[in-house]
Amino acid sequence: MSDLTLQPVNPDSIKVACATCNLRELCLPMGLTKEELERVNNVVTNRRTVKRGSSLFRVGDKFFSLYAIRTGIFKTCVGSEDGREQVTGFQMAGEIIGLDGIVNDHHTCDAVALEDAEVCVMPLDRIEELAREVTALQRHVHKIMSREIVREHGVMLLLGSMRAEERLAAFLLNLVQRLHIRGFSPSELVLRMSREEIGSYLGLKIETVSRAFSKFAEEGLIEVKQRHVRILNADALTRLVNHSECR
Amino acid sequence: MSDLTLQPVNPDSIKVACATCNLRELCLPMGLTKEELERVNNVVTNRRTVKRGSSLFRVGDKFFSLYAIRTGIFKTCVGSEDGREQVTGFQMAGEIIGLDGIVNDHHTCDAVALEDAEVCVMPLDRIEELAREVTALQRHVHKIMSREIVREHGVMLLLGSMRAEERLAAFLLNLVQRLHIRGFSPSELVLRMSREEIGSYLGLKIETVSRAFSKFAEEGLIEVKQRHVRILNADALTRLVNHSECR
DNA sequence: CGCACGGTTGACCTGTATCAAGCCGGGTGG
DNA sequence: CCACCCGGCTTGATACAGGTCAACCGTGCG
Repeated sequence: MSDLTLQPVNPDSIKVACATCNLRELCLPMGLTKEELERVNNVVTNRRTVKRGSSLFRVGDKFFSLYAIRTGIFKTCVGSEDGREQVTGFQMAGEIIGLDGIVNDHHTCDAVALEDAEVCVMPLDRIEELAREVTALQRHVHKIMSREIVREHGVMLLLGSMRAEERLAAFLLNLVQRLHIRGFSPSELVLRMSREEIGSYLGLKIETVSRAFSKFAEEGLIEVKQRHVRILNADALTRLVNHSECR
Repeated sequence: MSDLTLQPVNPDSIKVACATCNLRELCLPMGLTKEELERVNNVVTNRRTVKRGSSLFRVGDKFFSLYAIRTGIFKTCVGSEDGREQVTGFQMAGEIIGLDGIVNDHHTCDAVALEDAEVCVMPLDRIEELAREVTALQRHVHKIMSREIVREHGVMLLLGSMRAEERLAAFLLNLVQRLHIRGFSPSELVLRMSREEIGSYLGLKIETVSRAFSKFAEEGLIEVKQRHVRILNADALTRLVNHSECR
């Protein structure tokens, strides 16, 4: 079954085992039977590594698979005719990318690794095949897509109604929270993306991002040393986001 | 409060027939066999009417169903702790809403009818049941969700990188194009939403929206009479969007 | 060492928000 | 039927957040 592996490498190193993957609670539905888990393993045909700075897929690429991130962080970005570019998200271990490609059989955004990364390749055909038989997987796929839609609603709220500092605060809190879930510090993080990429994501220019960082540092909310950030006063940041003022 | 009443009207008038619905090419996958089409009919349990100004569902409502819009236009909007509100989209005939509810079994946005509307109620359980057997439907559901993700990417690009007039131009062109597909004029439209709602969607204040309308009218790109808009120079609007200038 | 690149900071400019006044069309009540 | 009002919209004057331009800094690398 999983001998359809496309990679000509040592099979053992490739041999996938979702069942024993420590990310499975992020990737997989819960409450699968042993037998189901066994079958779900076969959704992943192979793994693929992506070097820092190179793309997992690009706008226009033919779509085949979804990808579960094992290690590394990606950015996804769309562009318009003119050179404008918008980072639409930063994805990390356990998250699924490639959903954009399903509608038109071609990808509509670029996925670029911000550090050396490894992904599990899951051809949509296989996912669908299995989803027809394992209803928990079927629902899970729907949830993953729904989650992405809801996430994007949040970004729209951010872009449409928050001011620069609120955006950065929301961004930092979101990042650190997601990292925390993955076992990293709840208050410390290393940004894998440049200020420019942060700016693109937040709809701000690089100088504005930089100033917001400096302001937070000045006010003792965070400590910044290049891309290393320590959150000193998460409450204040949270207040900044929700409470913003009383409009 | 969304009432779950199964409209107590003549059953025949309710009896759904996707097979003969003139929106089926928007809602349904193509190339279904007669038998499959017959079964797909059963995805819709009933129809529901929604009066102008009232909600199909609200944030926090328990999630059961997706809805295919038969007539009318909806807006969906999310809010944050503080009163901020963001319109995340305007949906019209043939489009599917409710996808946001899947991930947490509760809706995360409000869907409000901007004019008297009618929707087909499609419980997710039924959809999934049938999708397990009709693979074209399965793929179709995935495409619908993927399309929504891609659409939102476009909105993020708009909110993150366009200036006021570009946003409005993009908005108008998008609306008129979608209406055109549905058999309306390719150059004339009646806005069902207020300037305020447009502003919320585009991340602009009402005054800015109004000024942009006036400017376009002054320049002869459009003709505006209250909510009635006629597009006089679509090319110029398109240029405004893509070409914006040579940054 | 020196260069390059990403980031910071300052000075200034501009697009959009804000505040305020007024307009228009539609509905209501005298 | 008109006077009035009301909500949605427009328009003008002004304020300000964030963009732009430019100089500079610091770190890492050839």
